[in-house]
Amino acid sequence: MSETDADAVFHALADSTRRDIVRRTLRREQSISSLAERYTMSFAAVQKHVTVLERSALVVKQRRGKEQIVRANLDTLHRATQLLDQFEAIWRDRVQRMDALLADEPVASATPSATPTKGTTDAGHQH
Amino acid sequence: MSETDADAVFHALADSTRRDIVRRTLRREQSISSLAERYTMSFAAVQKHVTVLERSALVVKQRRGKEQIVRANLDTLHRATQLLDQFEAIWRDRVQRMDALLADEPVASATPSATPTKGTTDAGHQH
DNA sequence: GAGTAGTGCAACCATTTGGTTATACGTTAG
DNA sequence: CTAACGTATAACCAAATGGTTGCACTACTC
Repeated sequence: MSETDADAVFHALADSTRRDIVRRTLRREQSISSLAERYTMSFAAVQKHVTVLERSALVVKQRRGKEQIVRANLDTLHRATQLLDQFEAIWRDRVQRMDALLADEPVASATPSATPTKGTTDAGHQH
Repeated sequence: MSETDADAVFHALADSTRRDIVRRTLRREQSISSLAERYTMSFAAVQKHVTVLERSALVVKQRRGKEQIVRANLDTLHRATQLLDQFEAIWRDRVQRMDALLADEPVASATPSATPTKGTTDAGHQH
């Protein structure tokens, strides 16, 4: 997922009405007007929300007769989840590196030749 | 996570600079000015991005002498991931229900009283 | 063919966003 | 104390957002 794609996806998710539309269309596909019934805002407003979701590929529109059926796109949703998982992985890697450092350090002063400061990534401790 | 919290978190994530700040501060905590060096925009602009991230609780600021140290908050990040996971769970539930329906339906017209749509979950496939 | 339901789209509006520059404040180093 | 660094905040601006109303088009229904 490119940076601009991620921009679009997270922007689309940053609105409770749009998140609700995603939830509803995950459960079952629906026409725009049937979606619009659920909210107090105007039909045009809901239509705009669907357009935003479609632009981000979180949702797909499909014509059926006179109706436009909205269907959630699991693929995009999954990619967004994966991106956040990658963020969490960065943290886990860091913790792992710190643990490795803590495991080496106690002996570090006594072993000048062994383990030549390999994984020493400046080690910012926190908490 | 409340709806307004989710609004704030996803809005904060909907900008590539801010996502980059989250990545950097996940790796190690940094002062605002050291973050600002990495981007072409002004210091004040970066500062604003940090404020947005802080408002969403994706990041925490902590004074250290004259510097303000920015640290990523894994907890909020994880809650966002969980929210998206819940979305995916909605889809999986739906697929499961459809599979159960397909397993019962062929006999449905012949069995009005027996097998009252119970939990027949063989249902392995998705995508 | 006429009416109606569902949609698409444009124009408009207030507010927010993401950026700028400039200025003032607090803290550390000399 | 003064200078320099890091930060905070304000004023300003163009563009985007989230909503509205109004109007036109398409496709069913009668």
